[in-house]
Amino acid sequence: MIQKKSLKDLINLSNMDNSMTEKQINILSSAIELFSEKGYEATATSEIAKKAKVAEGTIFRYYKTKKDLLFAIPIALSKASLFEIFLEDFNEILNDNHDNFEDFLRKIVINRKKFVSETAPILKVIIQEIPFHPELRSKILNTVIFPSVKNGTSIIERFKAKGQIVDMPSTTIINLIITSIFGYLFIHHIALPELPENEQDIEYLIQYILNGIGQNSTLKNT
Amino acid sequence: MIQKKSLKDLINLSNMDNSMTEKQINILSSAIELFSEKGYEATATSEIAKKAKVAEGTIFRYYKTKKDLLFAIPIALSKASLFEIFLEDFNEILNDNHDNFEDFLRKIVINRKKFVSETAPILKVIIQEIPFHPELRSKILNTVIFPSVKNGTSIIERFKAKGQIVDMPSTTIINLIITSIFGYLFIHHIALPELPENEQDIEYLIQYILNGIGQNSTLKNT
Amino acid sequence: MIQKKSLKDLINLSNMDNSMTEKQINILSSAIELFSEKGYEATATSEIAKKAKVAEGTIFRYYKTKKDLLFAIPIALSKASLFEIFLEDFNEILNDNHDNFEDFLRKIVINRKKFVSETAPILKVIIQEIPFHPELRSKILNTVIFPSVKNGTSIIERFKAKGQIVDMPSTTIINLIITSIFGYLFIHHIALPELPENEQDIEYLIQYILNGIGQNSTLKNT
Amino acid sequence: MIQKKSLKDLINLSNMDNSMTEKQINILSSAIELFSEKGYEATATSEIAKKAKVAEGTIFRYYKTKKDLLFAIPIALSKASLFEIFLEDFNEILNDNHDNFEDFLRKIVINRKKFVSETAPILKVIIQEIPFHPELRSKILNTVIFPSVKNGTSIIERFKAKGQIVDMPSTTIINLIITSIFGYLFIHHIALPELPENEQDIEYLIQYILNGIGQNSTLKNT
DNA sequence: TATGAATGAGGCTTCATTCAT
DNA sequence: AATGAATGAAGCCTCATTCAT
Repeated sequence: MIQKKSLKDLINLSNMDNSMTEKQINILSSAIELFSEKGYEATATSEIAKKAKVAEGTIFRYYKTKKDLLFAIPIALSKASLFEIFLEDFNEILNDNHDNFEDFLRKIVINRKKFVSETAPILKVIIQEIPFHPELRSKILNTVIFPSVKNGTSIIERFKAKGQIVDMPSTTIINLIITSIFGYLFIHHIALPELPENEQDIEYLIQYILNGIGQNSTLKNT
Repeated sequence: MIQKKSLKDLINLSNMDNSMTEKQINILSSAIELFSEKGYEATATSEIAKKAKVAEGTIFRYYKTKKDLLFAIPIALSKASLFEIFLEDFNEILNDNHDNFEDFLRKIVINRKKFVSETAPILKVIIQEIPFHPELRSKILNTVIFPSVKNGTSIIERFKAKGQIVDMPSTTIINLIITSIFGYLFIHHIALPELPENEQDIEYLIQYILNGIGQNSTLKNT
Repeated sequence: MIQKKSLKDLINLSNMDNSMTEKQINILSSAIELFSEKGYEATATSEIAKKAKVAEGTIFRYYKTKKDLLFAIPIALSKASLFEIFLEDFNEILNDNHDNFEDFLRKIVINRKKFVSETAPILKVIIQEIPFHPELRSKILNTVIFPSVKNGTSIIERFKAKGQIVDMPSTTIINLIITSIFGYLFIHHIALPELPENEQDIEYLIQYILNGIGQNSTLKNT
Repeated sequence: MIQKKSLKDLINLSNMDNSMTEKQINILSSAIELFSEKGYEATATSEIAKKAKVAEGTIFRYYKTKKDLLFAIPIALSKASLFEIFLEDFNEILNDNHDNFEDFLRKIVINRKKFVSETAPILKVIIQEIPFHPELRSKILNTVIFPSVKNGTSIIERFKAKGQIVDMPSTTIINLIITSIFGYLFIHHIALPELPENEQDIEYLIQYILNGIGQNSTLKNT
């Protein structure tokens, strides 16, 4: 309910070129909301139409099939949130020549937290549907996951060179960090949003990761 | 394909009282396979019947509705694998009065890895459908998650008392550990089973967790 | 209306192996009637269901798609009428070693007249839809037209050898005869069934064809 | 493809009063082409609009409904081709006080052949749709068929009086001739245009008809 | 005059579920 | 107990037609 407005706002971010009419934005955001609540298959196009306050046929003017409507969701996400919310700050973080890994990590966690909490319904739909749509999977892998991992790896190497990070393969480190961050965010913002979140929890997460791969960890002695 | 047989075997574990006929086991295991491949909503009962080599009507003799068939999956899991595979060893692990947290952790990780890889299709279905079926969610939470967390907490406290674990709230620690372990297993065994898994990866995971919460971590200095 | 019964009877002829249930026969004959009245595209499957007194879904148990239902029509025709009504007598006619072309022609015309008048609605559907379904066209050409022409040609050659038929290419003769017979029948039984048909008309048709290709025609002098 | 231009030209013939804009001509000729390829019901107005390069709404400015667009086709035909191509020459033929039935027949056949081959797509649409639109049927019957038959009858009577034609009812004769000519043309130009047409075929057709009803036929002896 | 976005009725088809055998 | 034919509600999608611009 509260998301309704912010979801439309988010989608509007992907509409810099004004290629989407307001009706289309209503359709897309209604679809996201319903898909994330009931699942893609369990949502009828007639429900989407009703929620978006358009005729059912109108949906199909903009999206040839229901599946196309689903596929439009990650596209909007990547056009909007990813490059706006995410990459904007992210590049800043990345370009900042941090001396300190802890500072860097803290910024990343905060940034991801903001990203996940803002795009929760969109992410939920994508995560739900990825296993059943190979096209979707490969698109996400190629446009989001692989580039991010690659980016992350180069940053990790930099800190490794500075002796601030333990000597594990960079990909392994990335996987561990990503798992920790997203595992945490997934549980709190997507899977069990009703779970109470303590202010300090995020700080503990950072400490945990820092210890886990920081150079002053016991691993250095191994 | 390989799972096909072990899936039926697994389900048979939940059939200690022989309350299920072979037909019923076929139905349930066929359903699990198809649900995990195509999703619950996208699977037709007629497909399940065909795969199980029974008539469509027969399904409804055992399970009043399609939803009941879905709900039978976690029940079978909890009757079978959970208390057999999982708790069996788990209790052993738990009752073993380990002096060393690292040994304990390693056993847990190995045990969970075995569990996840053996029950992958079942877990996949449950994870997929949990968000859309509150009844399912609360059942899983109450019978699986909360007891496990509670169990885990008491163990954690023991090691804390021994001074082997960092001073964070026990629930936080449990969450971090669970997230790390399941995040790792989820990625390798459920989400992206095609991803190559290095022998050493599991060892790195253990190290990472150990460092993350071990008492010789920097946190002690904070 | 009168055809309703005879149409079902006709289709039953194609059901020697009892492979069709009564429901299926109702569906097929209802489809033929409606298709011939309103055209294939203009007939809704719901109308067919209503006329056949079955649920709409039942149609699709027997015929996977509406198009399959259309294609079942010539198949039933060829199984039933063609090989029963038509070929039965036709082979008799053909095997009778007629000395007289006129006798032969008269029998053919009578036989075809019976065939066309009995299968009028079926033929109407086929004629209507042939231009829009290449699969249908090639099937009809290969199973009905070409064999018939070939058969006819050999008979024509026999009468030519006996000097009873004018010296034109046999295929041309066949085409002219077929055109005359079917043109006549098409007009009277399919296109304009309301047109009054005189008893003598059929006799005139026979005379016309006889004169047209008979050896005592003027062409012998050319 | 080749017809595309000549179709527009043909329709333009019906536009002596310039009552149709170029857009309208495009719409009508696009409709004819598509109707003849896919059938009336299977053609969407949106396709017509696309082919005619106008907006969907524009079609309905000129033709209130899709059916009106269909009915405009025979009207255009009768305004244009029929009275131009057909009747123009036809009246000439008719007014020529032929002494010889054979000459007359040959002219008719040639004239009809030209007519049919030039207006093939238009005729195809009309023939296809006549059975399903009573309004269309009665219009065609009254404006084309009955006048033609009547015309033909009077000519036939003239040749009968001259003793050049066999003694059958004139209507019967007309039907036989029309059937032969149109049966031939229908097969070669509409139903199976891919069928090879021999130069001599048309000559055989003429001979066939001549023999069929000519006074030197055997019927005189009957 | 022309456009094309929007409509909503209706078409084909699928599918969970029932029930007579 | 088991079957599978039958059902009919509901889903996705198309399309002729309208109407504001």
